[in-house]
Amino acid sequence: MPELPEVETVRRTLKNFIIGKEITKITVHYDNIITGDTNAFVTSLTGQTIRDIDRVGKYLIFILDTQAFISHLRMEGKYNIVAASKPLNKHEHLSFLFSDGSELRYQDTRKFGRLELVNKETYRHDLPLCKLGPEPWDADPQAIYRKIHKSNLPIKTLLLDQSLMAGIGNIYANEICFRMKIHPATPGKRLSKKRVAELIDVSTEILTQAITQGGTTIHSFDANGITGLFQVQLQVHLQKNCSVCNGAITKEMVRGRGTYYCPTCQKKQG
DNA sequence: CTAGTTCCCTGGCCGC
DNA sequence: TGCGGCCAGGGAACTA
Repeated sequence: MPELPEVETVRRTLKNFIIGKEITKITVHYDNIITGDTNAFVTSLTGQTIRDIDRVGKYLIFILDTQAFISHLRMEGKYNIVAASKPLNKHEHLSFLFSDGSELRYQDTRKFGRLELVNKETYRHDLPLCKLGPEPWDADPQAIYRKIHKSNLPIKTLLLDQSLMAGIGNIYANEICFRMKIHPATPGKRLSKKRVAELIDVSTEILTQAITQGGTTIHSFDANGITGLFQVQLQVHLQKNCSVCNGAITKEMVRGRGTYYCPTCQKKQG
């Protein structure tokens, strides 16, 4: 699933292909992919030119002449850029036809992703983006500590809370806990101020590094379109053996989410 | 206010 | 081989 680094890679890749293109027609093949009124979405954006693509947390924001819309890829959302003549595949739910004959298509096997028209001037302060916390590099250790130092929720669950910090999903939450040498089920209140500061540093480092690695694919597509997925060196997620002690990695559910950790290296304490 | 639950979807997997 | 059942998973909406 795309998390902040993958979404950032999609943003950069997409910018190379669609900035300056004028939308001449929008076709919605699956109505529920649009939050809000589909007709308003189509009529507001038709005739507009794409000027920029922004990102906040895992959201992409497409900026046009006088309009803007947000796109959340959720689990399997991706973008394809194809010739308009190419037959629609069964998971392409939305098509933006450009005046040059190319087409941007939103594809999503599980139909979990959503697009929504937003106010171009105020979207950062409106729902749903206003609910997002800072990205790790903007996070204030004091503020984060204040929010979690009484919480019984597992640290991994807190990492997934987008209102605390934005951009971290299941994969990177596992990786961050591993790098912190902390058991994912450790209650938030067990972390000292120092450990919270470290948590922010590690989160920043892991996401930044992943973006850098994604940078190598920026000018290309993979076979499945622009997904932002690339070879990230994962240390625990989906791994069989610990890269540090070589012991077996444990997989268990933490608050309903598949969680990988090394029982030897990751202890249940701050 | 915080925490817990349900729902959205479909491909892939399991068991028979 | 085919089919039914189950399940992951981000975030919104809802309930306790």
